[in-house]
Amino acid sequence: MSASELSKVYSPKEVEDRWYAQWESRGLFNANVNKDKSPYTIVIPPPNVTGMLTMGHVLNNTIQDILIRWKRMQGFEACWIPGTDHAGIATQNAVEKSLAKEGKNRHDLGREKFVERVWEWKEQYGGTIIRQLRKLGVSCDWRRERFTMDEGLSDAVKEVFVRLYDKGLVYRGKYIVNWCPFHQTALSDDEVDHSETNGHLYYFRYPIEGTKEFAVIATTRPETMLGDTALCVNPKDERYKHLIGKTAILPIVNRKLPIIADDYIDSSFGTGIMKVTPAHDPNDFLLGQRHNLPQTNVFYEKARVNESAPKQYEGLDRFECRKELLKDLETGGFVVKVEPYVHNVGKCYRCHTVVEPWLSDQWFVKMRPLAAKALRVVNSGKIKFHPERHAKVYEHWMMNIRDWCISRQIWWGHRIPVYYADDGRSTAARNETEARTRLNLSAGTALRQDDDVLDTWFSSWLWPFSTLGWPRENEDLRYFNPTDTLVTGPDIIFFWVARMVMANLEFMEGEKNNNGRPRKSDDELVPFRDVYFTSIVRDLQGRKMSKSLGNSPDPIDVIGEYGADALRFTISYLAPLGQDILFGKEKCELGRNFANKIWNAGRFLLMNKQEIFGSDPVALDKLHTERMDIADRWILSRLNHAVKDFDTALSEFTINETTKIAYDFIWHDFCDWYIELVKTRFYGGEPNEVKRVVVQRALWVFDQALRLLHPIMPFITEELWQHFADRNGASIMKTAFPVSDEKFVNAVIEREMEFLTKVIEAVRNIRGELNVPPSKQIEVQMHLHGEIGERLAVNAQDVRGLLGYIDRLCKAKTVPSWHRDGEQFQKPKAAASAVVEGTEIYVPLEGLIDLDAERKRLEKEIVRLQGMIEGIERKLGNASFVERAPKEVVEKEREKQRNMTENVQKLQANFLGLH
RNA sequence: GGGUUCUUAGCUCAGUUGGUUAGAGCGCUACCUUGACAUGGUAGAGGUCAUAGGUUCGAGUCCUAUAGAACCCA
Repeated sequence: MSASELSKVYSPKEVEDRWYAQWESRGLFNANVNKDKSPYTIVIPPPNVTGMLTMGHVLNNTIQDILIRWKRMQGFEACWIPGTDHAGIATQNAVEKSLAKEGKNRHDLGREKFVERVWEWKEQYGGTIIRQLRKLGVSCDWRRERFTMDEGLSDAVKEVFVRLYDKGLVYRGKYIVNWCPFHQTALSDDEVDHSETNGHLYYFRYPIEGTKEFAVIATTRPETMLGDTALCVNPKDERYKHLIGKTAILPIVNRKLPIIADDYIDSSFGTGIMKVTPAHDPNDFLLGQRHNLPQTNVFYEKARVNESAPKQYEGLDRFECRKELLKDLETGGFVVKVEPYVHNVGKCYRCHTVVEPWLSDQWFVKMRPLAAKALRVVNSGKIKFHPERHAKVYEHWMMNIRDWCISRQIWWGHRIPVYYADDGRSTAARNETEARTRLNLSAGTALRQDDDVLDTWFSSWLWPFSTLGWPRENEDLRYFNPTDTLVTGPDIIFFWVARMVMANLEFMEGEKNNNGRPRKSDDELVPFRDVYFTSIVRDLQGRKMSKSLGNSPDPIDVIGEYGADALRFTISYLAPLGQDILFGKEKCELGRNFANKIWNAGRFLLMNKQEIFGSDPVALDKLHTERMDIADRWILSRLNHAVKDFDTALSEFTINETTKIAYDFIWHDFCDWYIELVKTRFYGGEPNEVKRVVVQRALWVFDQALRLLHPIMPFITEELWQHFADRNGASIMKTAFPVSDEKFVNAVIEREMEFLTKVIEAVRNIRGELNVPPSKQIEVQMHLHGEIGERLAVNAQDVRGLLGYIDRLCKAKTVPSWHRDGEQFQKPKAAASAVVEGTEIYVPLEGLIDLDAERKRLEKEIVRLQGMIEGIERKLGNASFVERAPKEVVEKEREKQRNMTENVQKLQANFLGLH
C-alpha cells in the first residue's frame, strides 16, 4: 500500500458501502451458540415495517451498535437480533390509502383479499428501513431477522394467548375504550394524540324533581347528555349538600337522574355539578362502576346516534346531533350560557378523527397477577434502568396497573385465537383442531373465529424470546435469553418495556436454562439486565421531530452528505444520558471534520512508514518500551487513561462521555501533541534504525486508537487499519479491544509533559502577542527551577529531549541553565519573559520588542495571578477553614500561594526591568 | 392538578461522590497555506454558573422557595 493512495481529504461514500458489503458477506456479524464464550445479546426495538429511518432510529441503533461492536471486540459472543414490527393500524391505514386512490375500500375487497394485499404491500415497501439501517453500519446478525407476523412469532402469540386464557387471565368484557369512528376500532392510549383545541363550555340547567330549582352543569360535549345517568357533586361542597339524594330530570329526554356525591368531583371546575355519562367518558365510567349507574350507550360504531336516544336524533352524526340538541335546548330554555374554551381533545394518530370514548366488547388481559414479579425485579436491581429515575415511573405504573385492552377491530394483525361453535360455546385454541377437541366437537364441525385482531404490542412484548424460536425448545433460546441490554425510548416504557418484563418472567419460567435445567430465579427470567433509555431527538428550535412538521432531516441524505461515521460520531457526541438532543444536520461537520483529522493522521504515519522503511505494525514487546523518551512514555500513559475511561464510561452508558474520551485522545493528545513531537525525530538527523522504532511505536498507538474508536466509527477505522498492513482478510471488527495496562500509566511523565507544554505555550504566547513573524527564529533562555527543573537538569538526556521539542514547536533555539534557589543570574536586556512553575523564560528581542505590548502582557498575567492569590489568602485567612478543612486541602492552598507569589514576584521584577 | 427533568460563554452543551485557575464544539478577533490535515494550525477575547435564601471551613455541585422551559400521568 502506498500513502499516495490516501487522498488528502477523506471521502466516506465509497469506503462505507464497500466495507459493509464485505463484513456482511464474510458473516462477521453472525453470532452462534458458543460455550467457550459468554453471550452478549441485544434485541432491536423493531421499527414499523412500513417506516422510514428517522433521527430517533439513528440514535437508538448507533448506541446499540457501539455496545455490540465493543463487546464483540472484548471477546463476547455478541448477538444483535434485528427485525420489524407489523404495526397493525399504521400499516392497514397505509394500504387503505393506496386502495382509496383506486376508489376502493377494504370492504370492497373483503378480509382475505385485503390481508393478501397488505402482505404484497409489505413485501414491496417493507424492506426500506432495514436497507437504511445497513447504511448506518449496524452489525446485526441479519440471518436472525424476524417480523412480528412471521410464522414462528405468530405461534408464540397464539401460545401465549391460550396459556393466559387457560389461566383465566384473558377475558372479554364491556369496557370504555378510545374509539376511532373512522377506523372503527379501539385505540390504545398511545395511539391517541392529545392536542389543545378551541371549543366551547356549555352550561345547561337540569330541573330538580319536585322543586323549582335547577342544577346547572357544564360540559364540552353536549351530545353525550343523551347518555347521562346521574349528576354528581363533591360531598364537601356546601353549595350543593341539599341536592344529594334528590333527582334531576334530563332535559328533552326526560330521564330521571339521581344526584350522587363523590370525592372525585372538582368543585372548582364549571359549576361544581357534573353530569355523569358512564358510557361515553372514561372517568364517568369508573364513577359509574362505583355507584352502580346504568351505562347508556347512545352511539353506533360510526359515532351516529343510536336508537336509545329520542327519535328526532337517531342516525345523526355526533356533531350534527350537538347542533340539533343545542337548538332544542335553547328553545326549551335550558341553556344558561356558552363560553369559549380551550381543552385537550384526543384524536386518532392516523386519521385525526376525534376519538370517542365508547363502550364496547373487547378482550382484556388481567395485568395485576403479572405485575408483582415485574415490580420486584426492577426494585431488586435485577434489571437496571439508565437513567435510574425511570424506575420510579415504571414502579408507579406497575402499582396502578390496569387491565390491557388487547383487541383491535382491524384486519391486519394476529387474529384472536378464539373459536365459537354454533351452539354458542367458545374457547381459545392454537388451531381449529384443538378448538374442536376442547369443545368436544367432531372433526369438520363448523367453527367461527373471532373477528378481532390483537394489539401489535401483544406480539412485541414477546420479542426477547419469540425472536429466539420460542415456543420451540432450542439452544439459541437457552444461550441468548436473558438478553443483556435494551436500548429504547422512555415513551414506550409502559407499552413495551414493562410488558416485556412481565412476559419474560411469566413465559420463561420452567424453560431450560443454559445448563439444561428449568429456569427458576429472577436472574434467569428477566428479559434483559440493563435498559438504556435514549434521549428524544429534537430540531434546533427544540421541537420534537415529526413527519407533519417536516423538521427531521432524512438520515440517508445526511449520510450522503457527511458519511455514516460522521453521523454516528455526531449523534453519540450529542447523546447525554437522560437529556434531549437538539439536532441539525450541520452539526455533522463535527464528525466529518474528526473523520478527516483521523484520516490525515493515518496519512502522515503511512507516509513516514514508507519514508523510513518502517515495517508492518509490530507487537508491543518489540517496541523497546524500556528505551522510550518522554513523548512515547507520555502518549502510552494517555492512551491507557483513555482506554480505562472509555471502558468506565461505556459501562455506565454515558455515550457522549465515551465519545468525547476517544475524540480528545485522538485529536488533542495524539494529533496536537504526539504527532508534532514525533516530527522532531522523523525530520531530525537520527539514523533510520532509531526512526523505525519511533514509527513503530506511533503505529502501535494509532492502531490502539483505531480499535478504541471502531465501535463508534466503524468504517474509517477499518479502512485505515487495512492500509497499514496486508491483513489477509482479517477485519478490525474482530481484533481485541484495547485493555488498559497500569504499568504504562506514569504520573511523573505526565507532570513533565505538562511542564513542557506549558513552556511551549508560554513561548508561543510571547510570539503571538508581540507579533513576532512566524518565520523568525528566536532564542529562548530557560532558567530551570524547582523540583521539576532540577530533575530535568540533572538528567541531561531528558533536558536535551525537551529542548529539541521546544525548538521545533516554537521555532526557537533554546539555551538552558540551572540555578539553585536565590542564585542570581544575568537577565537579558529587552527580552520578553514568562514564568512557568518557577522556571523563568526569556526571549531576547532586541530591536523587535514593543515595550508597551510586553508591559501590557506582563501586567495582564500579574493581575490574573494576584486575583487568584487574593482568593487563596482569603481562604487561608479564615481560621475555621484552616482548622476544619482536610489537611491536604489546606496544604495544597498553601503551596499554591507560595508558587504563585514567587511567580508574581519574578514577573514584577521583569516588568520593572523593561526599558 | 400530580410527577419527573432542565436553566453554565453569542449559540449548542459537558462538568462524576461538595475542595486545582468552571471546560468543549460552533461562532468571533489576529496571524499562518510550514513536508498529515484550511473539514487545518497557533494565539486571543468571551461566564456574578436563572433569581433569592439556607446548610457548610468551602456550593456550578446539597436543601428550600421563586421565575421560566420541557416531558409524562390525570
